Amino acid sequence: MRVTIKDVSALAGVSIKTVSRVLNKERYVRDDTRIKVEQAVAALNFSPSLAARTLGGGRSFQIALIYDNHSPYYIHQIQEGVWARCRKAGVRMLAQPVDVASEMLAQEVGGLIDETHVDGIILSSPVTDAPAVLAELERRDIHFVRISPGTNHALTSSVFMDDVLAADDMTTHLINAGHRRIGFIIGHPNHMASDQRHFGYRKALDRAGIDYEPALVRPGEFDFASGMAAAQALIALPKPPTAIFASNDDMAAGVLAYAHSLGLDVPHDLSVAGFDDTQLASLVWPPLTTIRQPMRDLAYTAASLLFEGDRSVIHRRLPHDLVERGSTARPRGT
Amino acid sequence: MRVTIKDVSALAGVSIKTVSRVLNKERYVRDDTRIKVEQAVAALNFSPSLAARTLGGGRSFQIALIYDNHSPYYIHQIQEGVWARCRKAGVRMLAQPVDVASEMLAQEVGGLIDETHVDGIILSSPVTDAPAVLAELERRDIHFVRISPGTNHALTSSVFMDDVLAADDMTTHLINAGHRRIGFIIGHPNHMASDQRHFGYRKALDRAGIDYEPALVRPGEFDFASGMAAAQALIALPKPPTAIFASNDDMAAGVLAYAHSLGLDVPHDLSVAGFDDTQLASLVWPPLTTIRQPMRDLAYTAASLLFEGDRSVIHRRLPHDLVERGSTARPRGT
DNA sequence: CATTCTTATGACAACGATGTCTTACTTCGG
DNA sequence: CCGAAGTAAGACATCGTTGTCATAAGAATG
Repeated sequence: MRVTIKDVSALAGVSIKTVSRVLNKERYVRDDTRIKVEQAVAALNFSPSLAARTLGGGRSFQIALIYDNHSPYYIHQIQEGVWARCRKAGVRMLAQPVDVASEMLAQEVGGLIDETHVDGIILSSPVTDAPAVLAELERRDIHFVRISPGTNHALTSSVFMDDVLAADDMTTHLINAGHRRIGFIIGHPNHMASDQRHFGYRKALDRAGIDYEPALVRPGEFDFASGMAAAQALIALPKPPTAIFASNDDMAAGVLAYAHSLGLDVPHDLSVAGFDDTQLASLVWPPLTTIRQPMRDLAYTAASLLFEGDRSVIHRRLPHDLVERGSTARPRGT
Repeated sequence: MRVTIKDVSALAGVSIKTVSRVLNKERYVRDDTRIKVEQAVAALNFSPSLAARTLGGGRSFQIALIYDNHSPYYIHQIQEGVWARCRKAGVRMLAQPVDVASEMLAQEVGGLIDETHVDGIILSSPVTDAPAVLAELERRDIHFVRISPGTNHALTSSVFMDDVLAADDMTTHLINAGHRRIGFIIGHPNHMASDQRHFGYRKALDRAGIDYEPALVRPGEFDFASGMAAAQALIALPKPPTAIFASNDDMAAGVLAYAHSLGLDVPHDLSVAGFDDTQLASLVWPPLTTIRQPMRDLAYTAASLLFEGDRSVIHRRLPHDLVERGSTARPRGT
């Protein structure tokens, strides 16, 4: 009982091939013919079968978004950005969670491509840096774009922000506010961004002529608990920092929680800065001063590159913002 | 240069139909033939084209998850649950965000079905209660399951938790801790759950013989800002409550923030309870006492109903938990 | 005015699987 | 030992589109 292109062609009084031409906006269709067909399509409420288009033609009108990221907010933003662009292009988005640690990863991605014939792929960090996946995609010569990759920028298109500069900006912001002892919590070692943010912190200190003090830098894992633990270690120092810059918001929330538990007044006793501007940044007290990472825009842009792309390699850097909220201030006694 | 069923059949020395039989685990294939085919499939790393299977056979091996929910965490959990079950069944999941307020909603869903031939659909709240969508799905006689619907439970399968009972449990928990003046913040009027939680609150008061006091009940919209505003109004009361039960975690975080801004000690000056047990509940200080809503399980179960279902109407209620954390305690002076 | 080019359209094969039908070989009951 | 039933496998049509090629009418060229 499905409405097919045949029904449309019968109603419009033309061949199915002509209907196909109208559907695909091909040349060589007279205006009055086109209108007849369009009316028939509307009258029957016809939607062409993707399966048939895929099989017959060369395109599937689908792309895949592949990710393995445990931050729901991050994924949500990325999905939304890609979806918005797909919708505009009349293309379906296949959201595909994977496990970067899996042995079968490349095979899974290969299977996905074979099964679905997707026209292109968007890789979100950290899948962007899985060598097996990159190799598989290149072997198949499929068009793909990476969002915030950590490695070899040269080979394929990508969109990203400048993590080094952003961390530098935040650190400089704290220095300008009068802080001299600034604690830093490094991110998860699996993420390339962790290194870059760490480096940005260091660069800013260096420029301001402040010595890099290893005791003020603690490892973390991008989660609440590790932020809390790092805060505990930093505050227990003989000369504790007046500000702590956590390299993501979850860890900053951990710092905040630990400070609260000691009865410290944030931001006056201790300034706290985060990174990412996730939802969370506005849902804690005081709201976090943080770096707004343009995740939705990155995703939207990535999809654009996929659609517009003449398959040339393009790298697009998107700007970040420093969002000043209530968690940072001048240190006491200045 | 795609590997097709033909290549497999050639390598295995059988007809394509026999390969198809093996792929679909049909009867009437000798064991040695089956093994030959399986080896050929493995050797060629063959994945059958979904498009061709869809077109030829009756099934598409795809289901759609349709949602419009602005809580990233909620969606994330739902997606993960559905995806886990799909993976087990060898079926792809199409995650489809929509706008419940759109005029075109039913048409969009219809188009999705026509285009993709999905075998079934999972509706997540609040799309579960869009009459136009339900009508469209019933017209097409497509199998679907609803997650946490608010309305007419009778017609189609659904999975849900008992919001009334959960809110009752939390309220009772506060009463048992010694609270007599308990503020309540209602959820977004669009969500059926809001009403139910409100009713549960009321039921618990009633059972305990505590008068329902309208001044202690404030409207909210399930977001941080409305929670903060409601807290302000409640605390400004001549006789403020000793506990506030917000009907979701975001609003509870708003209450917490407002309490902090006044320098109140939570939980000793004020107990705060949330609902949902989102990530946030563990990322604020003090961590929230809240109701754990089994979102992932609900989603997993919904997908199970879709796959196992003989299309009979099944309603499955999943249990909730009351998670006690640091944000609630006995009121001062008791 | 004949010839070529462009435009507009249709007939038909092709895509890669599954469904249906047919055929041949086994097994089994009497 | 025969006929019926069950098992195993292949031939071929089919799903709903798009790609290729053929064809015809009108426009442009010399």
